[in-house]
Amino acid sequence: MEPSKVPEPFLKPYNPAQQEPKMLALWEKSGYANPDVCIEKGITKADAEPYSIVLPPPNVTGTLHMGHAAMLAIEDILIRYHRMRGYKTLWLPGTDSAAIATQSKVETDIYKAEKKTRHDLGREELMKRIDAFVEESKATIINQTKKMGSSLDWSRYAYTMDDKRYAAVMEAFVRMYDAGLIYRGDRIVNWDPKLQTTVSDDEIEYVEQKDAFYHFKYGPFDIGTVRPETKFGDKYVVMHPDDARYKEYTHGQTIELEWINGPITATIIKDAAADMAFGSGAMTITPAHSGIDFEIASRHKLDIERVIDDRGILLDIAGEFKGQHIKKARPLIVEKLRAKGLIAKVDEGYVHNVATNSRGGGIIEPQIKRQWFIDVNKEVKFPDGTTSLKQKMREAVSSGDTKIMPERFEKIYYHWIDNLRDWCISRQIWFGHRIPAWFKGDEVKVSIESPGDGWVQDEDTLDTWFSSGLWTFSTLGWPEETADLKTYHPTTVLETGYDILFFWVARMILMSTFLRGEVPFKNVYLHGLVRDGQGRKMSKSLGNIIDPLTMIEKYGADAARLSLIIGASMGNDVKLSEDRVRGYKHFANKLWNITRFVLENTEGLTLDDGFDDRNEFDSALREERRATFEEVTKHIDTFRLDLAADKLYHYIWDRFADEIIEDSKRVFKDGSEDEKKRRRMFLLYTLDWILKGLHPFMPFVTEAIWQQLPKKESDLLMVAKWPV
RNA sequence: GGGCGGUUAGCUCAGUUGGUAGAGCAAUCGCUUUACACGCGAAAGGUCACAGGUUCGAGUCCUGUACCGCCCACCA
Repeated sequence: MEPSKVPEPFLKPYNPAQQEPKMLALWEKSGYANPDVCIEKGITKADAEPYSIVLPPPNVTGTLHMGHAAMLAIEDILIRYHRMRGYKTLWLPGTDSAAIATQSKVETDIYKAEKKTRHDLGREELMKRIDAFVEESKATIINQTKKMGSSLDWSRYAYTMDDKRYAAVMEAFVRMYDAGLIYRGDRIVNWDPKLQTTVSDDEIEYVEQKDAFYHFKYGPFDIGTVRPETKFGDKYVVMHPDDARYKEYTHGQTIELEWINGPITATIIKDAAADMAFGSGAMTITPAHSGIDFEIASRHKLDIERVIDDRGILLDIAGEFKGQHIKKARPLIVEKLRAKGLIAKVDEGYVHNVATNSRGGGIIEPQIKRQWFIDVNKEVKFPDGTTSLKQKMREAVSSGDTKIMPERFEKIYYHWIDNLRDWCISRQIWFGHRIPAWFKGDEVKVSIESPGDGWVQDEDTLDTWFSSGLWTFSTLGWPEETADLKTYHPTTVLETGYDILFFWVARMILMSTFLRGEVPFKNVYLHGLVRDGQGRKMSKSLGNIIDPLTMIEKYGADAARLSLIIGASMGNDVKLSEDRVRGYKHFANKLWNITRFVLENTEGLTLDDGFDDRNEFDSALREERRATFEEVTKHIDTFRLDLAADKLYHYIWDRFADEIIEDSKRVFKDGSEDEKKRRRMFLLYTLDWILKGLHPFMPFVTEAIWQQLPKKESDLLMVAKWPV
């Protein structure tokens, strides 16, 4: 007896764990993720329109979480779809060194194991340890990324700290310095006493905190503060010029008064920065440890004296409190002021914001430091005219060259730019791109190579976002004018979470507009954060983390992907529960069984078996199918992947399986021979369409089915033609 | 203090130029129907946050209110 033509695997439920590794191997072997291979094999036309996405590089030291999974799913859908549509499609992978995060992780590990600090080890040894750690953990994230089915071109893989990217960073720094966009200056910066480094404004996270609010008697004035420990050097009292309460005081007038450590001479300063509505309207200033105070002091050329050192220890100016840590000193200082009768009032439980370093650091202490900055307001020569970085960043979006989706984020972007101040790019950590600046006495030179004997390189490294800002073009070979750069830049889409709009998206626009004279990407697609079923952030402490790898093992990568796509509208957070993932596993199995039915009923037939689409019996069915797929196509083209996937899901399950297949059973039983034949062809054709249409969303199960088909247009579904 | 988003079935969410409410999951009832129990069929479930307004007609547009969430901001 002739064996059944239905391939054996279909006799059992779909088993993703068994099929997925095989499909991965097939894809990898084909090399089709590399557009050059597709051109070589005649799959893509050499002059086809390019479509490119550069993968937001995950941190080398991390593991894959649902946020990555969502990102990979969305980008892979866009990539696979465009590849099938014949675009010259490139999805470029990479990993990020994540300077501060990585170094502090390694330092913590070393301290735990050996009770040694980085200073015990020295720069060279620490770097060796970090490199070893990075090498080891890099493989993890890369491996996990592959498991999602991501059709990335690994032949173009880049790492932020590899030689090419390092060279690009150096080149960028020197060019920006030569253009006058990078300068070195003494300014108030955000100092993290715990990590012993500066951090940028964007890395600050304000945490609400309750503290006592003290009203001190400062001569005749009532001045308020939550930080008595900064007040030692306060010798200026500032009030608004229009404040009627202080009419009798004149700018520059001096007053003798009793202060923490004895009598001092205070000077009256009239400045509009003082808020008449707040407290008494009078305030003293601590220019060395407050941004606004520093500005006031600079405006009036006042003395600036440090009170607190880099580790939070009080300096000489604190007199008897010298050498104490600010945290311990505060109550003692309050006690002394109380004893001297200088406390007017104490408001307990005053709620205010405290600046912390969001990268796992400590409470920020503003300090005046000599650092490297990018000037965002300076007018310089761009490839296309003279303007400022700020202006350029604004124009990139307002001109429409870069489109941000969802659109509401454009407003947020503009608002951020309007408030943007010079970007402090130097860090006092060791792991990162070393600043190409050289010192000899008071002389400073900026160059990639050492200027010669006696020149010592700057110890500092660059903010990790400096190198990330170059990512769209450093990965394509810049500063060399490579073929890739010409073909794929500006990239088509930058897809990432809305939480790094400022950190990264804005910085890429900054770098690309200056260094390339073009935007880094034409579209920015922002996805939401993945939260748990109740909308909470996933975190270890809540124990509500859904691990993508566990989901892949239990339900398959296709199900994991779909659960992150359907019901996830652009820019909105996704609430994910395991039930949803399970639901889509069932869908994969449904597809599997649909195939079984179709194959069982179309034995011996193939698509080119003398029937073309127009010969099919029921034109209404064909029209419906065409309309459905056109709609799916339109949704993908407008980045509504959720609607596209939803549309396919319901067409396949509710319409095709539940109605058309059911009706076909009647046809096959009672219909005429002609009717049967036409229905068979319709089923076969529709299966073909479904597999192609669903492939970007569920690449594994569709490819696994494709591989079992008796005759097909291409060896891999991955490079089959999109049906409409 | 500014700005943004959300409020639709028990839960999570769709609803694309305004035309008598939809899906998934859960819950109910019935099905070993020869593709699939990871299934099929049936039934149930909502004053679309609230109050006004525009309109023949509003979940959909306008105004305001409430609550939830997020982002930004140098109020000492």
